[in-house]
Amino acid sequence: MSATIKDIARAAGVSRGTVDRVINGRGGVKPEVEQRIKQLIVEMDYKPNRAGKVLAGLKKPMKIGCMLPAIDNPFYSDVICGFKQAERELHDFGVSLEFAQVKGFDPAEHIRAIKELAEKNVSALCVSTVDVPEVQETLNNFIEKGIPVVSVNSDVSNTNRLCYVGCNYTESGRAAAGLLALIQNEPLEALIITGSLKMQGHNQRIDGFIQALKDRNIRFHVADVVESMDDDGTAYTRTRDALEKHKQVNCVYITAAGVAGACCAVKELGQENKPTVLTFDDVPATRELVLENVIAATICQEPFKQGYESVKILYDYFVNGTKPKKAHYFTDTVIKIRENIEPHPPRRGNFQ
Amino acid sequence: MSATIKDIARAAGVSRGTVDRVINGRGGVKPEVEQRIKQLIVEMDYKPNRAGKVLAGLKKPMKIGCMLPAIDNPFYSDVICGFKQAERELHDFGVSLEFAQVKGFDPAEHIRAIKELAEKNVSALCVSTVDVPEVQETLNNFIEKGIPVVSVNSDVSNTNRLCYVGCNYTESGRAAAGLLALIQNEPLEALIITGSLKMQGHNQRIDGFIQALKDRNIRFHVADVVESMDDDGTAYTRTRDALEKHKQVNCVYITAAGVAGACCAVKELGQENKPTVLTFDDVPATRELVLENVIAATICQEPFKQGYESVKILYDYFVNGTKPKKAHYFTDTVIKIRENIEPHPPRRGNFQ
DNA sequence: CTGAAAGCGCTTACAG
DNA sequence: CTGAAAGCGCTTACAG
Repeated sequence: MSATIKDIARAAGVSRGTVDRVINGRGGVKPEVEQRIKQLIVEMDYKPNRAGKVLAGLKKPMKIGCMLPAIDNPFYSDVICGFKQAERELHDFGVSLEFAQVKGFDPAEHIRAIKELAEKNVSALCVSTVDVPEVQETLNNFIEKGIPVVSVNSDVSNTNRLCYVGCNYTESGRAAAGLLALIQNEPLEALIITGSLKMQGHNQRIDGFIQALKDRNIRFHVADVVESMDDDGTAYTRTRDALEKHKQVNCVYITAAGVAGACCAVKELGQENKPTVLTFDDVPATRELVLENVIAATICQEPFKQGYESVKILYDYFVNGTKPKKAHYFTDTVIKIRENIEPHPPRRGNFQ
Repeated sequence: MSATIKDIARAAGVSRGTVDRVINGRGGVKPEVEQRIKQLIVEMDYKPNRAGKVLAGLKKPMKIGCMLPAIDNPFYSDVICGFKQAERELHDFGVSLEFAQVKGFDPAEHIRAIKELAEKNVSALCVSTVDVPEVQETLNNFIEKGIPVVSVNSDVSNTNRLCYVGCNYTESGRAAAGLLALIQNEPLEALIITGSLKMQGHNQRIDGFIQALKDRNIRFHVADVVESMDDDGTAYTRTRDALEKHKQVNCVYITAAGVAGACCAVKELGQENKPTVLTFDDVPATRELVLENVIAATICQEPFKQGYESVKILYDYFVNGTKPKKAHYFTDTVIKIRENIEPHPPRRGNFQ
């Protein structure tokens, strides 16, 4: 084992308390003494032992607040599993989670939920929210008060959030295009069903898609881009109308929710005109459609890991003061087809 | 926080040492007292705190031995990264790793390496070895002496190993078939290049492949199955000869190593006769060929995670005595194409 | 500005 | 069969 505080204290001829003050910059140490200790820390290659810190830290437990638009949105259930797994693993280290779940993407509602969490004395925040000025301001207020924030699945700009943990939307769009290039013969006539043209992630999935088709020199044409508003009903009617209008469509690219609705319209085309359908994520409805061979493949984003790692990152920051090395922690772009999609409810833990 | 040993001791009117004896079954406690304590443990819902255990455990550090046929085998480099990441994370908890790397799959050599590790007083073993009686016996000897064993990437039968961590070979073969069904028009005329017909994993990849084609009702025919002996030279000549003999081949399925050799023969066919090539894993040579569009997709198995999780599982067993809940911990079957394959050296950490 | 003491939860000799 | 004490490495009041 490496040197401990005790070793440094003995070598410096001071008490452990004094060494602790220097290590943690608590101040109130005579400059000469501080210098001597600092030098010894380097010479003896002192590294604080996490096990010791953890035990001492048990006296002041850590509560992490998680705000998610998870109500009626099955995508988040794996993210929540990830949060809970991290909570289980860190429970003995004094960590607990406090959830605030909302429905939809109304900024005012999100701000209300975030403030509600803050009132419960959380020491850190995990949020999956909308990127608008009011929300940015709210978050920055808490950050200034010393409450670190991690954005999950959807980033928030103009903030000092610790980091973003989530999908690489552009790459996932590129992967969809690459896969389509392998599956569907040229020329491609694509119908794009997006969630909302206001959502940055959805747009990045379209941009990445088109860019990758170009990179592969694929002959393609976008017949139409329609918005589903992440709603199955809207997705159904708009997809049906678009397919009616553009008979030559041979691939349907669905960047967001509304998958079941859009696929319902696709199914009405019958077998002979069946286009290649690509989607994102593997909520139960999507999984079903992959197993039915309606969807050729769905591009996933490790939602479990998004929840799990955000908590771990915040805990590390809290205990060791280590800032994440990157501003963006992208989870992998995972291609799932009939043969490697989980037909069952998602695993609880990483592996458990 | 939950109840602690101190709480139980106070409630039972005994010392903490006595409670500890009961909890850990160290014996030497009067039956009535033991009963009373056991009951209190249940009533007060006592759960041992891992942070406490870890700190106390620092006095007896844990060394884990890792035996791998990693020499000249690039596949293992990510597995080793996983081992090392786990070692870094557990260093402060008293864990260190001891490696024994060998070249190839000679049982005698593997046994020698395993015994060499054992002499260095390891408290647990991670091994990726061959499934033959001599090796099984060697491992069982150590297991009987109380040294837990985890098999990584390749399982060993007839042993009391804690668990297997690695690829689900059948599923990965199925995924290859599913992908092929999406990419290549029927009827499929497949050339299978396998590593060795003696390797269980390779055979499972063939079985899964064929089974999944049948499940999808794909018209297919296997033109030939040839062994590469995991060697590029052999792979090249045998693939070349097979392609020469079976002109109608439109897909080449490579279950193991020898990818560069086999692809060299495929490239000689020229663009117009280009078959769909599917491989496994993403060692640098394979990655290159995916980026060159010679390989359509490569099915990977999270080697990093295999290394990382095996160490974590052994550590958990050592500290908390928790046996893994499953005998097989399968890593995910990961489909990589040009757009989502990492062109750079693999990440160091999970996320770091 | 500094030290001595107590504590986080669990384990380990040691004494009786 | 049981208890009292010391210790793992770090932190936190408190006293001076």
